[in-house]
Amino acid sequence: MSKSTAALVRAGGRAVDVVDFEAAVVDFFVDTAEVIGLPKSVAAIYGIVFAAPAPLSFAEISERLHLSKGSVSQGLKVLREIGALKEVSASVDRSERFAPDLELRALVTGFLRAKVQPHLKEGGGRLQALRAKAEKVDSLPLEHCRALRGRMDKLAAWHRKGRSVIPLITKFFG
Amino acid sequence: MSKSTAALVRAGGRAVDVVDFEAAVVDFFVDTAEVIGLPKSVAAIYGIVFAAPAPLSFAEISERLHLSKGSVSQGLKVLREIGALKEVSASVDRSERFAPDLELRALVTGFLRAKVQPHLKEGGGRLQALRAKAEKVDSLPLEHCRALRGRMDKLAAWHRKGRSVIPLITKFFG
DNA sequence: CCTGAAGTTCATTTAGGATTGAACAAAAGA
DNA sequence: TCTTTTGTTCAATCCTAAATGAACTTCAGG
Repeated sequence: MSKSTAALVRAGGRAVDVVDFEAAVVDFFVDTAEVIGLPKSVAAIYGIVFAAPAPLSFAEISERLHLSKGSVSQGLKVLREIGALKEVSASVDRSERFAPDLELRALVTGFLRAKVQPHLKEGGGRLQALRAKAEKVDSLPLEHCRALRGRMDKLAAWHRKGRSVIPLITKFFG
Repeated sequence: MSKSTAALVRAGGRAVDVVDFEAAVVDFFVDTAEVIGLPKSVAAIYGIVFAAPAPLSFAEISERLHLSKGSVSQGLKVLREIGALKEVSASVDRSERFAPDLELRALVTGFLRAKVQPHLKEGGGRLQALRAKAEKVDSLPLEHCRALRGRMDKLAAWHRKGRSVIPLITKFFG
């Protein structure tokens, strides 16, 4: 299956220069994903698909990354939720194939929608509860009680501001 | 040390309503910090300081959170780097006291500067290396080689875009 | 110059999220 | 219907980043 070249090849018939490149791309995405708090395996899957000029099958992803079926299955699920991968149905066999979505806008909005929005939304309710607790505090000097209420106001303002920045970012990457 | 109230108190003489409020605030910050990838203890420290109407000492933070001196020391270091806390020198004794910075702008820019910028900066170099590897790949059909180079261009464009959004965000929160 | 309080450092331990793998489901085809 | 291939689920395991705590540094007061 290997080309008529002197280069050493790995299982699957890929040349070392290609494997080397893939590894570097995967590393890059893994390190980047760490910043935004995505699991290594998820980043690695996106990386290996990004580094492939043609769509990859489930089995190819698992082999190239030495990752269990379980990890690949869960990782693909996350990436589909974010919208980072497109499924392309291979006419070759009956397994699905995966290609990276290359639109930064889609990646950013998908990530925000799946991983940030829920927290912001839930945070609204928690903030209400927090404010209620603050109102109940009466065993402190009046001045201090007022200070606490003031902090709750701050928190609410931060939350509003946080919510309003999302569409701005989306627009910027559009 | 406790007030003339029927409320149960905890070590340190704080009333249950206050302790309850503090716990809720700390929880809120801990959960929020998870999203942006800050350690629990760091978020908890900011939370307990935020929930206190007056600046807290190192010892008070450690006691109220049941956190070791080591954790408090490291946590305060991170929060100082980000600029999330101001040190106010207490005239009372010789220990420093800590108050929260309540400017959202300062928190956001501090976080970006300390935790995001370094990655973006370092990423620039890695991208160069990645591109070099892509150039070396020649054991694939020409069409595929070209596809890989195209992806590296995409990556570089993403990186530029990512860099340029930082000042925008800073400005928005200003 | 001691002494002790306040805080830092860093090797070790630990908690909890990431990964595994075996059991299970779905669906094609023989 | 039975088998095979493809992928999912989830309890158990593993691993790493967070937390600990003992040794160390610093500095104020006596």
